[in-house]
Amino acid sequence: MKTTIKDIAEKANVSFATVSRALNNHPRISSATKEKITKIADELNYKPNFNARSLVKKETKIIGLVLPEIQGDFFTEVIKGIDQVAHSGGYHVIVASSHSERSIAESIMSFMGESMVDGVILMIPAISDQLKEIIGVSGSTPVVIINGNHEIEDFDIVYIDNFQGAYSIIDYIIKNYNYTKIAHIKGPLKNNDALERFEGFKAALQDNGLELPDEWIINGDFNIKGGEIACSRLLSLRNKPEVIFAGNDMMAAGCYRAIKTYGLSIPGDIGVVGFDHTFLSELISPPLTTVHIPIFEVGKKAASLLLEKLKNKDHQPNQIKISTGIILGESCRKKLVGKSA
Amino acid sequence: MKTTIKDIAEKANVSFATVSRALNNHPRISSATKEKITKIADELNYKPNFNARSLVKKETKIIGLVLPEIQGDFFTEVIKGIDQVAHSGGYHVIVASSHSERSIAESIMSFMGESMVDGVILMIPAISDQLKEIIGVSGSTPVVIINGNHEIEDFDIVYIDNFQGAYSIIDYIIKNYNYTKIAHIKGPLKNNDALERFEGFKAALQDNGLELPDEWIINGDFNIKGGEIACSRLLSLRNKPEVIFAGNDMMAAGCYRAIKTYGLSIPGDIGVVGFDHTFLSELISPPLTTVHIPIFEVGKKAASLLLEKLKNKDHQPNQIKISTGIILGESCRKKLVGKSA
DNA sequence: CTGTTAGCGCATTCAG
DNA sequence: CTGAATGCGCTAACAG
Repeated sequence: MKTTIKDIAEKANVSFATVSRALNNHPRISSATKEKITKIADELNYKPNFNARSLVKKETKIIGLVLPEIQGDFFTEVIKGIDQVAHSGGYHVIVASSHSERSIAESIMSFMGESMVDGVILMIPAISDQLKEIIGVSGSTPVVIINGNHEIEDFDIVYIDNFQGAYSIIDYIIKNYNYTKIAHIKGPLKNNDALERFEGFKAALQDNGLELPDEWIINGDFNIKGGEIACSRLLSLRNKPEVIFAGNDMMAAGCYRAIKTYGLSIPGDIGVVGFDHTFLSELISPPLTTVHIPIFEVGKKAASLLLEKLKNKDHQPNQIKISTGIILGESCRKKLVGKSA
Repeated sequence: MKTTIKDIAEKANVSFATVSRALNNHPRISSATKEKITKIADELNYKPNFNARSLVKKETKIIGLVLPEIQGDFFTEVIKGIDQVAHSGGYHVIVASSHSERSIAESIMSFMGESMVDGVILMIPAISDQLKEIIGVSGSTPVVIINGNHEIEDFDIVYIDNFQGAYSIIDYIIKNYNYTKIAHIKGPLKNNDALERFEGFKAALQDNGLELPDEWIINGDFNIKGGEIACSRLLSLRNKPEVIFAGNDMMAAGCYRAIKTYGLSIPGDIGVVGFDHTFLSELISPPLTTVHIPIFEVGKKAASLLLEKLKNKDHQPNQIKISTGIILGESCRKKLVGKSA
């Protein structure tokens, strides 16, 4: 039998309300009785019942984390960041990876509807109208979104600066390596992060006065296999690009495979650029030139933002930008002007 | 304002007890009123309050997952497996990655003490006496452990057959590739999985009548840097091994780096064997010869076991073995007998 | 400063 | 089959 405040009230010859006060640092309580009660509570190894407290206080000290589908080391870092901040704020994290049997919408509604969580962090590739509606219900649970699209107002969003990341690295390789023929393998069609990267890529080309034939834009899926297939198509073109900008590291790894299959070398025959700076990018050979995302930071920022909302009910929607950086691997190299690869 | 059973009771002109019955498929209820109530509940978009229900039923439908520290793609797979089974059993998963500010013991005690979870899945490198004590408290929350050590009775454990995995792959490369000089980079000292792998390794050498000089056994830490350093030491030996068996894939990747630094080639100059068959192992070049672990399966099995315990209170402690497999990459190759590498 | 009372939302006795 | 009453463990008024 677990000990309750009644048990310890009895043993201390006080009412159980007094016990509650003593244990919650209530201002109006004598330090003498408080000490006595604390001592007895300790002896009896008392732990407050989480559910009872939640029921009356109408807050669970739990935040829900909804993931599109967990895979790769990307998400672990996010979870880690969220968990760290949540813990230091006295919150627990409950995860729901949506899969075939459970949609994102279902996860959210379950979390919020049953009052199981105080807030929700939503990590999703795209924000559908349905989702907007669910989240937007006034007076409902606070939600923070981690997504590439920051143009949606009225929502708290932590977003990676995909545009700048793509622009910077492409601009860099153009100016420093003299590349002029750059192809791109896009991410999933409806993925906002993927879209932003594509936009940044195009802007960099345009600002540098470079052409972009349609055949150098291939659809991908953020997976390794998709990258491999897309790369093969690029390699079989008559007008081959000099370097391939893959929408993420995973697809860049797919490029490595395809290029190897074709008996070509990186960066000698063709360059490769990735995005994410995952663990993987440093392990493949040659090390990948890619865009760094402080993933751990993303998780921390999202959790911080949510905790802030929880504390400050009437807080204004906030958009937090996460900046990226350039990682110079060895998958690109200077091209001598006037010579073609 | 969220709708409660009282709201719908009022609207249906019944007592709220009847509503409770109708919504919980109670046997003694007329299908007419049941239908009426269900309909109204639907209209009012009623969702039962999680905390209230938990409080009275004394079960939260939450299982706690304690992780040593989340990193790499290994854990994501486990979480995924656990979450899938948990979800289909109507449970939620709350994660706690222990870090500097929070010990494993603290996580467990918090989960169990506050009656926040119905059961706990513990993924830990080693089982300390302190942990045994905490878990062992009779009548306490059911716990399932994921760990390399299965020799601890009285506990429910899901364990990877590390011994067999190591034995099999070492035996294989000896018999098929004629290797005779095999070194090992161990995992963390107190890690049970690491220990079992070492044992399997030694047994395979012994059964094949091979020697194992002390200098071929190096301590590692399961991280890439540790693998790199350990490998460097092996490569600087006068009596070099022909192949290095790294305690896990991460350290094997470290070996790749060191070997490259030394200007040697894999498997031409030296072979490498890993353990885990992580995503990474297929992406590095050459693909790693390693031991496959069905990680997703581990998560699923652990969750299934826990749910079973939850259903069957007087269920006998169970040890579930997860078998491993051999993945033949290209990091080892046949050595011609009579010639040294 | 402390005791008494009420009630969070729900499941579950006990009557009828 | 249904209604009324009780309590899960705790916090928060309200008195004293």
